[in-house]
Amino acid sequence: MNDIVQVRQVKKNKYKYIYEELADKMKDGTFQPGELIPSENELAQQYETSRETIRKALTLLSQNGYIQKLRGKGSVVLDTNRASFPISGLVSFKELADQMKGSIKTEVEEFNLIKPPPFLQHQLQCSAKDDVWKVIRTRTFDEERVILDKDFLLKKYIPDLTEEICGQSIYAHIEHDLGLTISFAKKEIVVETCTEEDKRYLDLNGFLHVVVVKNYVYLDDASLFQYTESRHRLDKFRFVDFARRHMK
Amino acid sequence: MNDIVQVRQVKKNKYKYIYEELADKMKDGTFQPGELIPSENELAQQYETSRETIRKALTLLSQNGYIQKLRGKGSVVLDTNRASFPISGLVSFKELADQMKGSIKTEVEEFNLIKPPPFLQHQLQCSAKDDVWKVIRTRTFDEERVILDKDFLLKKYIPDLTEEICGQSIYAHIEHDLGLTISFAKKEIVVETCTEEDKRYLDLNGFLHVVVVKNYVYLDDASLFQYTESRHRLDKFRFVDFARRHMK
DNA sequence: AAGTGGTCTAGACCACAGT
DNA sequence: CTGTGGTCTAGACCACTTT
Repeated sequence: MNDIVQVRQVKKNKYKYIYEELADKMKDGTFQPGELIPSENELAQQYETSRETIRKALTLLSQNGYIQKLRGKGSVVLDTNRASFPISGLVSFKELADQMKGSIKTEVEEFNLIKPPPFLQHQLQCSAKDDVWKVIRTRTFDEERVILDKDFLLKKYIPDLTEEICGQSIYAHIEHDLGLTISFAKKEIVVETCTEEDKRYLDLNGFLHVVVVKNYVYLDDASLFQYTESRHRLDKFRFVDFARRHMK
Repeated sequence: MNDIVQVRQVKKNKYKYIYEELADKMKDGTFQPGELIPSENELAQQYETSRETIRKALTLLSQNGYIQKLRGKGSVVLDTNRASFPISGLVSFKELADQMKGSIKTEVEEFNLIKPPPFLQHQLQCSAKDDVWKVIRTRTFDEERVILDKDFLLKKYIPDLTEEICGQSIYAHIEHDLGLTISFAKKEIVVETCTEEDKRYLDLNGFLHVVVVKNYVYLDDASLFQYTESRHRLDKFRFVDFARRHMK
């Protein structure tokens, strides 16, 4: 059964398959930083496909920081010190934690179904009558609670949520169990003075401020379904990004 | 003469021209958030071009947060509160400042040609013999110096730099005067304890930490030519981003 | 001159929405 | 069923780099 899915994956989305195969070769060192990968024409022959399809794969690699295309020369593998640049775009805490070595624990501190107060109606663009899941979790690194995650999810999109799911990964539930697709997010990073809640739930070590990452998350039909605040102790915050200059 | 350039621009890079025309229509309200823009086939007819070319333009719009494509339905205009989401990707201070209302002043505090100490050789991946421009500037909002920018640029790429250029925009000089193209950057955001330098140059108002944005900037031949640290007073820092979930 | 990536075309078939 | 976006093809011409 799985084989059929595999075959389907290969037949459909040829360019994604090629993208992943080439990305793997950069990650495992088959292609070294500074080297040129085979030309588009060569790749088109190797994969028995058209050049435009190869170009779609290479464009993706370029957008994700794997290669730089050099006109007249070829495509050079970038030195993406992948260890320190795991992130680009959306990343949930669980995905992030999977790539870190220190042991990380997640604790669900609060789990309720609420009616949104005005500020939340604004954040989630919903009405006072919508039901909203409110989830508060702490993230513990090295025995210290350094991140406070406050999630607000619209029940109309996520009907069934349990405390147990929140202890694992909410995103996995949404994408695997519900079959929804998270498509894009608007992110804002600011620094705020600690609240009483921060002091109650975090081991602040005397810090008076937290870095707050506010995330507005959208499904692939462009509906806003989640607002998240991730509150980090100053000294444990780090954000990395690969950014290509698009058009001006 | 300008007309010829214009015509060339239209003839070449048709998809960029279409991208910009459509983006303008969303910015000026011709297309309203929630509306569907004309279908790909319609646009192909309107612009007398092929559908693939239209799709390149729409893909760009999608990547930059202007639209969401809905299979079977069309492309819907996103509510990108553009005022608060001017940024995605690389932005120099000048570009940012242009979009802000408060009066902003730039002061060049230091301007030297130096031999890079070891830590800088590492950051810029250069040797002890390379010449490096060191530029320190403060940014003043509302009579307070709240940002300290430390720029290090390799002289081999930027041979001529003056204090006056630094007072304006270094990027403008690079792209317009030198004809180089800035292509991508790796960005890291962390919080650090204030240094003596921070205290000397900034009006810290008692804050003990600064938000530090470290930027590694590359030209379009993939050469690293600049390392920048932008040090922000906590309460004046803000970073916004639009992020699309690429493939997993 | 030959090879590279960048752009563009005119078609084709598919999966999916709404009718 | 029609119209939508998603994928793919086989070719073409261009600008650029290298030999």
